[in-house]
Amino acid sequence: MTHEPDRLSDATVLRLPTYLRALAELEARGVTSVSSEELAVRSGVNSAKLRKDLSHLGSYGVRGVGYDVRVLADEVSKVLGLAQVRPVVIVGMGHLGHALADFGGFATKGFDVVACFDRDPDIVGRRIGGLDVHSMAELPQVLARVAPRGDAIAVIATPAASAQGAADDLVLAGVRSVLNFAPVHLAVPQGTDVRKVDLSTELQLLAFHAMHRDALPGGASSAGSDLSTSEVPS
Amino acid sequence: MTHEPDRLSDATVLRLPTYLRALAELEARGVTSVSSEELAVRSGVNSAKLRKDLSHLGSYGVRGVGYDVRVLADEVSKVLGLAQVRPVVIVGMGHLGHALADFGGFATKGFDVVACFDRDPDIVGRRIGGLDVHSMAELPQVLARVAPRGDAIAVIATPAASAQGAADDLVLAGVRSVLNFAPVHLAVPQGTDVRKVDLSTELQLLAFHAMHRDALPGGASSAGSDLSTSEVPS
DNA sequence: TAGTGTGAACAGTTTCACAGCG
DNA sequence: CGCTGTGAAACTGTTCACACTA
Repeated sequence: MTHEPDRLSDATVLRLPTYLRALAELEARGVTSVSSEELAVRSGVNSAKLRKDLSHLGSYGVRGVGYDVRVLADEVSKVLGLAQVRPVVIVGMGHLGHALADFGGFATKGFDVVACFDRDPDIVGRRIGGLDVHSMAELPQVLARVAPRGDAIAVIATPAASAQGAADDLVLAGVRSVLNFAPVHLAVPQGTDVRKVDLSTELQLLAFHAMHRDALPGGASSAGSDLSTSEVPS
Repeated sequence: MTHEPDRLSDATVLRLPTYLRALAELEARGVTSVSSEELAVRSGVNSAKLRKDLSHLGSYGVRGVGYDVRVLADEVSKVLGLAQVRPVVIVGMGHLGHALADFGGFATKGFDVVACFDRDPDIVGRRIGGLDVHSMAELPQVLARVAPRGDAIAVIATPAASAQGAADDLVLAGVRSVLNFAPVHLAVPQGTDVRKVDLSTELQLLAFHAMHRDALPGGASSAGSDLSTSEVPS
């Protein structure tokens, strides 16, 4: 159908989820067409970059008009591999794990939390977010049942001290995609993909930027991720 | 004392917190000296990059020996602006806000959670993580009291629909550093620094990498953030 | 001699500016 | 005419390889 895109750059892939969210908002509001300029503002990037990113997926825009919201959203979803729902398991049912299990936002985004685990016997057996909490010993069996295709994504929400052990167990059980909320660098075998989300790191980056903003009043601030000036009209 | 460093690149600053954590671990273990190679492995980067990053801070290593752990940790902390403790306020006391308020890990890292807020009258007045939950109306007064120097960092942990409103209130109250957990792009005035942490985005990136790993069995995986092969000896 | 610090080559990313199309 | 798609230029970041020094 559409020409197979040449491999997408890391930088481009990193921005696709942001575009997808902006598109979903527009679609929910009944907007059917959008220009690169408007979509760029809503996504917090400049329009040339957005156009170049999208051009790597193929030619989905109409010159002089813009992009069809529905068509583009579908295409980005497809490229990101969201065509079918992926199972997610959570390890570590403290406050954070609890928050993640209860959060309904995944379902709409192509993910489904299908199991959760904890090491603490006091927590094992409870019901959280509609799921039974399993012991770590049950991990291989439960995983084989809820994600028989071996495509589960694991979220590590344990304390720092338990995270490497949890990662080892997960890898042993065949998991190859891990989202790590514990503030440690995980060592995993090649072929396993780890992404890290770390609160302290984010705060430290904000502190750094704040310091330089105050020290150098002349310059505008420059954020690591998001920065925007204009209010978005409803 | 040390020559004032030329401006650090964004990419370098982004890695400093990671180095700092690795250094803190080593220091806690009583290690006093470390080579660029070992510190690099523990941080998940290659040693040339690490040396170049550190060289931008000044010359803190000893040729033929390595870096003094204590000295380097202090220097990195200083550069990141962690010399004095920064106040943090949390807006949105759902499960996530609750988790953040209870998490003690900040204190050791130069941050102190000093107040929390929620819009819901059922939650206002409760005590969470040793703090009273305030209403949003109290934001300006409370902020002036707990962060009189105007250097507070705000964490937004509200649902997506309330996040922009919360951001507006915070900006009005003088906050200029925001960590946003809500899955929306916030519009803020220039001079305000927003960093975004988004679960769905992270899962989508993992899904993308997983799809390409399975489709192209030849290549090694390449993660957006972390990837490592070797176990770190204790 | 072991390991830092760094210029120089390389790779990747962003921005510019405009041709070309609906 | 307006807006996409895209080469080419500018910039930023990474890797290499080795001079240099404690």
